[in-house]
Amino acid sequence: MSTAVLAQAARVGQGLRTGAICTSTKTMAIAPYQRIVDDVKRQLRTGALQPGDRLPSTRELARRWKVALATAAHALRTLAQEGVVKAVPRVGTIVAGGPSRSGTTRGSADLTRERIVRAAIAIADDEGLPALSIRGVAAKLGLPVMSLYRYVASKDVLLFMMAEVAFAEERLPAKPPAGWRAQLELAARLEWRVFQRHPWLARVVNLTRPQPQENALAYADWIMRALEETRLPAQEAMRVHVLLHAFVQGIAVNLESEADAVAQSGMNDEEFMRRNLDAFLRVATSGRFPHFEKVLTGLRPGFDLDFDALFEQGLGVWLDGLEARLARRPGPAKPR
Amino acid sequence: MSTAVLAQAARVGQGLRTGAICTSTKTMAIAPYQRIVDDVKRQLRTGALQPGDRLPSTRELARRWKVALATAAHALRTLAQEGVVKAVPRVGTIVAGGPSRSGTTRGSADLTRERIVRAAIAIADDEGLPALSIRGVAAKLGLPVMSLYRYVASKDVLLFMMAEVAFAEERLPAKPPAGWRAQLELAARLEWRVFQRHPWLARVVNLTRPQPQENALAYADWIMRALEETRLPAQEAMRVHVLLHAFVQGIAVNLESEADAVAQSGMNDEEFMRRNLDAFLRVATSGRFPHFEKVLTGLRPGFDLDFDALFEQGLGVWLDGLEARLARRPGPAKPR
DNA sequence: TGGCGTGTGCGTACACCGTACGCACCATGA
DNA sequence: TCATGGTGCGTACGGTGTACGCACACGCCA
Repeated sequence: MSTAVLAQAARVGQGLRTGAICTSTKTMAIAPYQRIVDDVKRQLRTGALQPGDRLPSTRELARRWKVALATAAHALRTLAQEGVVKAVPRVGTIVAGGPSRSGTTRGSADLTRERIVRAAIAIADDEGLPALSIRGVAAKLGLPVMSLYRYVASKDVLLFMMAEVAFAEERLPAKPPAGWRAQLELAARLEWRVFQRHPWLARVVNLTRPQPQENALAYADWIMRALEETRLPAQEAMRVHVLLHAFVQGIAVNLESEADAVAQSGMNDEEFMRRNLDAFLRVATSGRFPHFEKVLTGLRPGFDLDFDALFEQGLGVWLDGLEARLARRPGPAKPR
Repeated sequence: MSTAVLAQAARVGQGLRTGAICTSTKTMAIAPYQRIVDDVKRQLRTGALQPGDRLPSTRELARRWKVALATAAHALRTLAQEGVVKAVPRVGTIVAGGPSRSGTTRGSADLTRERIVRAAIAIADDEGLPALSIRGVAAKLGLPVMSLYRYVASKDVLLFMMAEVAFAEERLPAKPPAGWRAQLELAARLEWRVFQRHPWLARVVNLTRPQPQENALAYADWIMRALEETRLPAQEAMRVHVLLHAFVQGIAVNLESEADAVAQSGMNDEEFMRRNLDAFLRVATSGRFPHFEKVLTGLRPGFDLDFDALFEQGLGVWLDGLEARLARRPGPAKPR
């Protein structure tokens, strides 16, 4: 992952809704700092604020919104990180002109941000997503807890950046293989590999509410290019894309629960393993589910549900189906 | 319905770990009351406790485990609810004999339990899973907060029960339609319908480890019966089952995030909608993703991702693939 | 007929979370 | 010089799940 990605995520990812992912805040409509950010953005859209204009000072904002100084500062900092605004120390913050040229400025801030995201990923990787907390990340890095908020704005944003970084670990090749099927396979396997490495990801991503994730878009772009030769209408292509993604995610989600369970209680607890298996087998073999029972006993003793094989098989089956459907279509839809 | 994981159970047998779902307790190995429950069950297995034996009293347990009285009582009550033990007030608790005949006794306790589960489902349905809290359920029912623990043992158990009740709303018909494909379709649609009604389920299901869910087993049994005519080996049948489930769940997870977002901030918040869409479009149409952009503009203006259509299409494609694969197989695998 | 021991019931409190707030700080420019 | 700008972080609030502490009602035996 390049730090450019991080900057991107930081700039653009702030649009996440607080509470959309994290479990807190059942009634809070919107985070205070976010409200201010939104308002400034609206003023930018309506033209009430022009590039070069000076924003209200931190204290002015705090007074106007009846909010703590730090909260107003947080809002301004967030805006600055997104690049829509430029903080000029000891002078004020002014609206950045045009399409935010500041994307390439590398500072120590970005470095710290990267460390934070990496630490968070490490925690999520080997302790599971529920074990990830801002306080924990801070402790791991030896930083004061609240200082993290100077770099990540909120936990949701942190999760967003984690996803972005994780996906950036795998890169689509510059030169795609021949044929739409091979390209779809490649993309799916790539996504799968990422999910394997970071099981928590399956729960963090959501394709539905389109966050502008750089890598997700690159991925989508790849899929669309692959499908071009099939001449599917736009709507159909989009559906194929979503379905493929849903398939990978569907398996990955199961992968996650496995990883979580393993991570959370060292698995060596024999009692823990036995507890449910016993109950499960007792019910399963109660005679009320004869067909399932038969299959269960028909399994080889050392049967292992290999998620990799499962994934490959499912992918193959699905692409077979798609290929058949395309072949049935009128027009030149050359398979493979 | 994590029958995906049921297969795993055959292999290693995971368990529902307390704390696997709830976000608390990052380091707590296992809940105190659960430890006691486990120990008693182990003694039952090893024969140290025989049917008819008297268990240690609440106070004795509390002393021995260095735990509060109420915690020991909680453990005993949990055991009683599971039917492995019978509480005789003012006398003690004795080990129930044999395969727990008490499954059918309906008491006011079960009634309250049902009310709790229903209230919880109602909350999750229209406020989303993150808004579901024990305190909230208690408030909704006008019950003292801690009194809920007399009926549900823990939030994890509550989630488990919610899933069970939700799935029980849809019933597989007694007489299956003709042909394996129609049967698989029927089962998948049934599961899908449940997920639509209760979007939160998609996330709960895979968190709940392979508990012996009655309905999940019925579902698995149905699938296995449907696949019998295909003469797939046990291992393959299991895989098909898991894959089908993963597919439905994969789409359902996306459905959930949509539902959550809608529930959380009344959607009439124009700013909220604009915020993400604007950022998304700005990046998407930046010229770096030409193929995706082309598809995006090729969509009909009012294009909305219809999850129902998506589901049907994906199901069709996948079953097409499976059918083709079965037809290619040696032996009498009559399709349709 | 006490009092001891039983399970019962619920209010309080703890540990943890995300993060808004309060305040001390420092660098500037008028 | 000092008011005014942003900076940095400790504290505290409102939330969570649930263990703990204590009061209670009853059955048995002295």
